Amino acid sequence: MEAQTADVARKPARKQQQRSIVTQQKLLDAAIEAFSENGFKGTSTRDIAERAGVHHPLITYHFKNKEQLWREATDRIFREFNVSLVKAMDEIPDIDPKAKAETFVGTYLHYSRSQPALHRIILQEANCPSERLDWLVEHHLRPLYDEVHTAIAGMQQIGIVPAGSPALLFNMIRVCAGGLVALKLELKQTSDIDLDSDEQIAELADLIIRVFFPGEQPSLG
Amino acid sequence: MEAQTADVARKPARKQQQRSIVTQQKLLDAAIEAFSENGFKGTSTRDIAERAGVHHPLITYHFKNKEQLWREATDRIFREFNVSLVKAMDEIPDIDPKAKAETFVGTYLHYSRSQPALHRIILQEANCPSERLDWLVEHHLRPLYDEVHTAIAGMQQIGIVPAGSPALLFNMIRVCAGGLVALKLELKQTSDIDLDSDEQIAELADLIIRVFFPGEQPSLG
DNA sequence: GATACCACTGACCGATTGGAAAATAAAAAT
DNA sequence: ATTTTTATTTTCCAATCGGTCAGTGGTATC
Repeated sequence: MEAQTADVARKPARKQQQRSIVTQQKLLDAAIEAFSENGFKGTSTRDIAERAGVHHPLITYHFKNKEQLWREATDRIFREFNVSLVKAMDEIPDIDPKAKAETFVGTYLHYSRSQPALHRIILQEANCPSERLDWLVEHHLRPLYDEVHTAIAGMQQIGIVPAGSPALLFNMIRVCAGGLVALKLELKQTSDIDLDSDEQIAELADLIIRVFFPGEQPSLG
Repeated sequence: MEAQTADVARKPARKQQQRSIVTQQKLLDAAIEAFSENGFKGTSTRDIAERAGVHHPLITYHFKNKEQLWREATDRIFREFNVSLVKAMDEIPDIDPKAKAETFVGTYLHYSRSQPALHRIILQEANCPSERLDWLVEHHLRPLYDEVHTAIAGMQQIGIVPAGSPALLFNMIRVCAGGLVALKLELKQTSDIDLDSDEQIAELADLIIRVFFPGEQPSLG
């Protein structure tokens, strides 16, 4: 039993101070950056604290330990992405699946560009089994997959998407968007592609649509 | 000036012992595994030595330092891949570009499956600028890009590959193959895809061809 | 078999790691 | 203004880090 006194005698719980919120935000931002660059093992809590401009024991004060900081930082990215995805998708009528697809790809690309950690964190954790990967799959990846997966299958039936495993197709689309953005430093050096520019992101979005959704939208009438 | 005595008086240089070669191989294999799982910073030389079943000072004995071990391990993967790629491509006549494409994708996929580090190492280093990334680009990534890039442009002209930036298309194909294999642990959990199985690798190969090379081969007569 | 070199072992170094603990400062509640 | 709680700072710890080095054992050459 925890020492949490039940309903009765609940402490008034003094409200969290503003500076504490700021510190937490700075630490979360720094953690996202550091973890996506060097992975969980490769990132030191002192490095995170330094990027945040904060003393390192504040990490254990605000987040208990490195693992928990990772979880909350990762959670923030995926929740934020989900919010912008839902907001964008809600504006497109269900009756127009191709526009839905375009919006999904566009949102994924634009969010990835502003926050490449979205894909990088996954890649960092997918290299070997871990509790972090399990957590990531259960809380964020599987829900997204389950939703988009059926949408793709539906688009195959009306001929917008080529035949084949919808699971494979979804993940191919995903890596063409997020995976390419995650590689943007390399692409700049090998292929003269600058995925920080609006034009080239738009070009990539267009290409993904043309390659993976080549079918014409059936008449809506 | 180094102490290397010029032409004259070159020491007979006793030949390398067999056990030393074995040790180096074990260290290289272990290094590839460890670096691709945890990145350069996240991997300790003691971890590598332990995976290799060897005492850790042998790393500096055989490879000078961690950085050099990374270079030689990475070099081995890419050289090995290049050998199997060239061998496979040489058997296909230049006159049949679609078969060339299929062979390229197939070889990339099969090698990636046996050695997922091929793509994982790139992903580990593409997250922030480093001398290792520069080295990787210059010695292995750019040469491959330069070669395949023009082949894709050629296939676009005869209508096999959809229009669009050949640079983007090449990299999309690359991540659909290597990037998906690098994510195979995640795909098993989210999408019930097992990229260790022959069938699903073949399915992915087929899908990549159908999506990125949808055009028919023009008559050869 | 003696010798010289190669491959390996064990012990050690200063620096960095994740985390705990005590002391201090700042802010809110009374 | 005093008390109480929250937030931060300073200091410290055992464990691990990359790398060095002197010494030991194994192997090929003479």
